[in-house]
Amino acid sequence: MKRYKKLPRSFYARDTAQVAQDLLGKHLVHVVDGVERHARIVEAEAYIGAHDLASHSSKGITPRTAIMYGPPGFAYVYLIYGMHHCMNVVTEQEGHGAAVLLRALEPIANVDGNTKGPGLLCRAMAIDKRMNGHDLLSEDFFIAEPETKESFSIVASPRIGVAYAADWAEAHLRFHIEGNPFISRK
DNA sequence: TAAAGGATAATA
DNA sequence: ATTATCCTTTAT
Repeated sequence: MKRYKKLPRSFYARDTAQVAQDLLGKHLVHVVDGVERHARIVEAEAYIGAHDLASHSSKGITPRTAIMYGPPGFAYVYLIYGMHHCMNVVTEQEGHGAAVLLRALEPIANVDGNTKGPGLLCRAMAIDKRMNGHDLLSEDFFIAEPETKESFSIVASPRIGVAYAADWAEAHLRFHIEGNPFISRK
């Protein structure tokens, strides 16, 4: 078992769009039955709070979204369209209701199957709603700094699947690593 | 392009 | 209790 440089709580307690960009290139690690699943984040979207109509938190605090209003650095996992899971990371201070949705990963170790898209990514990483509310500073599920520093360009674009969000549908709150082959869409 | 599928939240 | 809605994927 290697040592990882986990991102500190303070990393998440910042501007959501900033966190989304900074998460690109970071490594997501999930340990299941002693198997360390390891992947690089290549695409993410920001959901910046109750005023963002595309965010679940725009409907206020409900049993489902309560975790988004909690302290930063926790996982928010929910079931979408009855068949797939999506994983978010809670950002900013408690009570803000913001999170970053992980949309695509690049497999590094012990990851099978497609990771191009939020539903597939969760399946490949064995993430399901049991992980909802899990602390990302825990031992078996966390995000870490890459071992080697790398440089890449970040591209901003409108978010996916949020056409119902009126004015917010066009906001450039989706970020991905330019030229990476594991992006869910172009 | 449209159906699928389950949970959630609003309505009653 | 019933219904509309959904940050997607897969199959027609």
